[in-house]
Amino acid sequence: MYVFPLAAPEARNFVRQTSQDAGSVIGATTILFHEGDDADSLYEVVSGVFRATKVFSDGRRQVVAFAYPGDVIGFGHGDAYRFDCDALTPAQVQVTARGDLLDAMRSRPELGEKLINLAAAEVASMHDLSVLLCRKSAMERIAGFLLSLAARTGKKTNDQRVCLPMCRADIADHLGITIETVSRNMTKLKTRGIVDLPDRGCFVVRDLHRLQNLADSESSVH
Amino acid sequence: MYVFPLAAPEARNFVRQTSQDAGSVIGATTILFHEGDDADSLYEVVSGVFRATKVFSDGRRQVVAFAYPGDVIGFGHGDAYRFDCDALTPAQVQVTARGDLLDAMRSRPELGEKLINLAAAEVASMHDLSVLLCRKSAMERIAGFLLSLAARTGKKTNDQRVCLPMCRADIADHLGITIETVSRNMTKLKTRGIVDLPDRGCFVVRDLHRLQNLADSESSVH
DNA sequence: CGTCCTCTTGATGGCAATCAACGTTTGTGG
DNA sequence: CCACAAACGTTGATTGCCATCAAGAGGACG
Repeated sequence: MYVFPLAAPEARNFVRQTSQDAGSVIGATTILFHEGDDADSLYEVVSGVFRATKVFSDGRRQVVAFAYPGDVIGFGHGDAYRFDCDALTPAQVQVTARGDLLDAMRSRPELGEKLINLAAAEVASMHDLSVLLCRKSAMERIAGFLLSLAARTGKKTNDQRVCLPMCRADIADHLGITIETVSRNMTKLKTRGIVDLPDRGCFVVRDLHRLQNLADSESSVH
Repeated sequence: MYVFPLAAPEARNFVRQTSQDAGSVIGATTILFHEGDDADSLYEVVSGVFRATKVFSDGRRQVVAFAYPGDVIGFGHGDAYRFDCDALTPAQVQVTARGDLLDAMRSRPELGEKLINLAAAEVASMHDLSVLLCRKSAMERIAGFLLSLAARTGKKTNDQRVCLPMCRADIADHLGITIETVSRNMTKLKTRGIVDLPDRGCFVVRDLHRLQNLADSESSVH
């Protein structure tokens, strides 16, 4: 994924320590970089939401990840970025030159250790994601996705409005299902009173417990 | 996956540089470690094939990876191993204490950089795997799996006998399909003259080109 | 020879993709 | 302000792939 999650404070601190300037505001749909561009910078999301997309030769897309404030984008791509990245909302990023990161690592080896642990955690989460994508039903994927969005934006109780800045196609291409299946299952969740869909662009969890049951059923990791 | 592929010579050299002793021969079905055990060692596979398995609370298994000679098992698990690992064949491994690795990294920071790049490559391959598991049909998965086995054992041309040390259930649990589906598609490959199945325990690629087409169709990465 | 295990083959059903149509919102230009 | 188009979202009908259920074939081994 190359996007370190909020749960990784080391990455955040590390990048902050070596950052050169504060971010300036950029508009929605701004493209951070394309696949194939020189991977010369790291970006920490300060505000807004970004989308990392990989396009295949047959035209299909895989939305690799959505990046929220605190996430770091661009680590570990090698010489060239391996996916496209653009902003879904107006946003701010903090940029770090890749060379600065390598220099810092040379002078402070313990940072290297931390980053390796981070990378290991990232591999672990990717592993979980593979299992999820491989084994879960459409409903389980959607329930899990909504829960992860709520958790990432700090809305961990019932009846809180959660922003849903990505369109159905983005969700579908992220979860490996079709937009119709996303729509049908969202409707089903609404009908059952588990979530509310007041507007396009947001949702409200009405029954956190049942949503969690849907996300976990059949494939809970022990 | 936590299993570095053959294509990562740095990992191999790195572990060799810090290894304490050569491996001794162990038998098939020997258990290297269980999920939850203290992750105090790295293992480089010298000979034989290992299987990394994760068991879920509902009894289902995910075969995380198969490890071939040159692969390194146990990197990045944190304090405890996150899956079970056992030998499918008689095997030899080379063991490195985890502490030795950290010490070496402190004294030689450039190793840390290499390991980070390795981890990044691992994340990249996990990403590809996710897409594969998420998007590919059963036939595409099986074709891709057979090709990867052939490539990993250096059999990259037609009519070479490739060892298939894992049973159908292992293949099924690795690819996220059922043993019946594995069997049906293997039979179909044989019927079409694309592979031969002379014995249980091996296969022969008869038409590499068509097998590659099957593996890539519909979702080739550009 | 019988038991166990792996693998294969057949029949059926369910879930999600696909194809298709319609409703809703947003944006644009007359 | 309205007319229209384009994008997004929802809903319905049908199809196809694969899981599931079931049974049989082929070895391995006592």
